[in-house]
Amino acid sequence: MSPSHERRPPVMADVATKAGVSHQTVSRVLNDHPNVRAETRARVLAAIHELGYRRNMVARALVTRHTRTLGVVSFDTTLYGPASTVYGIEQAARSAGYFVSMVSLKTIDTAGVRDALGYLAEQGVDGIVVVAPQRSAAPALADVPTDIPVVAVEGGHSGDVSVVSVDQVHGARLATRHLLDLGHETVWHIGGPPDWLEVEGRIEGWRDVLVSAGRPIPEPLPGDWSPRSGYQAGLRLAAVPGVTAVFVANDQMALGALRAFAELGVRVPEQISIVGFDDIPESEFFTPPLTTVRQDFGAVGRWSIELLLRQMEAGAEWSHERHVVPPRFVARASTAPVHA
Amino acid sequence: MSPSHERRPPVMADVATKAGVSHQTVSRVLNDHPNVRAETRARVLAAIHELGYRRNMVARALVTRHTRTLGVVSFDTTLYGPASTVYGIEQAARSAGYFVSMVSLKTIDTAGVRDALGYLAEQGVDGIVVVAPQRSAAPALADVPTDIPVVAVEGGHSGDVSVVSVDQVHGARLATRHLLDLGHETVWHIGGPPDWLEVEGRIEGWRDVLVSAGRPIPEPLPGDWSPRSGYQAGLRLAAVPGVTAVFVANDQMALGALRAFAELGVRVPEQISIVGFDDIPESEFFTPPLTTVRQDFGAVGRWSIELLLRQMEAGAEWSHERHVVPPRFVARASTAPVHA
DNA sequence: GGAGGAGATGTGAGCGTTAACAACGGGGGT
DNA sequence: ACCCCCGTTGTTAACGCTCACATCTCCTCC
Repeated sequence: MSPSHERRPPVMADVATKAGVSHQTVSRVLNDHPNVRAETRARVLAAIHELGYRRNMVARALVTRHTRTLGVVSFDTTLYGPASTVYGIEQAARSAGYFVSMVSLKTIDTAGVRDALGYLAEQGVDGIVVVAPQRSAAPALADVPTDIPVVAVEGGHSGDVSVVSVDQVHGARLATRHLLDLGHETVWHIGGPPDWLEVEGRIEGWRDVLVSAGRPIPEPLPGDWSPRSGYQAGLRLAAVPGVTAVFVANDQMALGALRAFAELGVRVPEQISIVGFDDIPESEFFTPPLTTVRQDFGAVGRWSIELLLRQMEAGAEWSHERHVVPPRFVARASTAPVHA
Repeated sequence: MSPSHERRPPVMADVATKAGVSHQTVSRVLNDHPNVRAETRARVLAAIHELGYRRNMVARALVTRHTRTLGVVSFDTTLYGPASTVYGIEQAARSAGYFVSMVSLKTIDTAGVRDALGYLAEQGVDGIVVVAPQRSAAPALADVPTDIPVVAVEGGHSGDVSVVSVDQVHGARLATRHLLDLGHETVWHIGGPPDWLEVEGRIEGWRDVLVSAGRPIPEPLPGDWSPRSGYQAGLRLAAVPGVTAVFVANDQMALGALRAFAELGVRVPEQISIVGFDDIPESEFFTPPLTTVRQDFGAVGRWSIELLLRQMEAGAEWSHERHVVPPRFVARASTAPVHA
């Protein structure tokens, strides 16, 4: 079956021979150089087509010193947020003419991020986006190879890199204020995993509003983003007397809480109002439809590429930039004026 | 700011000089060649560390003719299924020592897939996984460059490539039979977008069971995977007299249907039983918790890499293989014996 | 004690492309 | 008529690595 004379794919020299020109002329045609006679160009193109020639980007990258590939380091791309962000990144990168090389970490630790960055650097990527919203990712960003541009998504204020993020504090304020405006005495909170930077922002915004309204500040309940953890928190909350409003750090946990309340016969929003965060596509169809705060993950992805490209263009004289994507409050049916 | 003497990153020759050996010895150390004296190895390693040297994989790829990078072509990685599959692929690829280069198409058409394959081929990927469950992706797979191994996920029986898929027909049978066993006279169906191969399989399995039980076969309702389309289908279904059981082609649409029924005061599962498909993490916490059919997307991803690697190893004398991942029925609270 | 062999290291070529420069011809300005 | 310049094409040398082969040393075995 396999012939011993192992057919090599055609190279530039083959095209050149066939078209009766030098390989350099072929290169010029491929790179849209202006100084090629139309007739010559046509002849080269014909030869390329006939031979089924494909340019070897590896050889090209060796001499040009750039691969037109961007690296993306991300955490658990099964989650809606990271998945959407990465999707936005990929689309934006490709429409700017770049490829995307992915590394998905299952756990985020400094070493893991550092390794990923190292691998990508070895691969010769022209830039890197790190979607690593955990605090533990930050140290790895500090000692990234300085010669390669990096943008962090939700990366905290880690000094030395550009950052794109959603205004978590503002989003949490929106949610909390909405609940207060509805007449609730205070708002409980189900939080996300403590290591996540977003989690802090949401707690901060929530607390802010409560503090400046002079309301009691209940202890936040722990969660891990999963519906199950929201369910458990919901069970606990239902046992606490006087709870009428809950701000949950993401929609999936809100779903879990909704489930817990349904099981216990607590009516939402009549007895308890709930606000989520993220606005996943399912939220609108929860029972009841979930009032939440939308994060535009697509915009986050696009902006991270925007910043990265700018940085790549600017080269050395680049000062790190920060872009904040505003969240948007989405009112639906899981919140209502306090009954009492 | 930018010095004219533009510092180049160190290369192998620099390491060699520093360690007092030849560049070839450095190469041997880097590639774990056995024939290097321990003392020499240590010296080289020290030089590497001191210089902060990183191997240039591009140059390496040029001569070895492989990049240790795998290409993945996928459709809308925002959806849970594709996202999980791609995640599984990435994990498996990386643990086998490969990088993953992603191309996410927003619409699947033959030209788009063909382009993506072309780009990846130019990039020099060692193999490609195509996660393109639409029928329109198949033609592009036919004329893929023959010198590069390809595995398709849910790729139909497109002759010339290896395929990994979930047994959709079997899954649909499980769902439908469950409903029949519960005493329902027949089972309605809300389908997915017609171009998807999985959709056919689910319809086939559903119809099979109905036919062999001699039951009436209602016209399937159209859907597009989104909760909204499930909601609309649910609204229509509620208006049809005598509907007691519905098999929905995915969990998100099932959520929409659940919402529609809730709004209309139709009680699930008392009046209507619903079975979904996929078992997304949220399903367990729907109201009521959704009976569904689990697809192990992670396994699909792992198997696609497994097949791809085998194929890469075998080289020319490779006969295309097929792996089917079994689905699993998950009973929860959205189904019940027919009341009447 | 010399041949043979195995282990350790060095040398030169080449992977397929682009960059820098050279060469060549023909038109326009003086 | 001469020179210069521009548009077009070719020639040669990198890019940073691995592969094939040459070399050298030291050990073993008869």
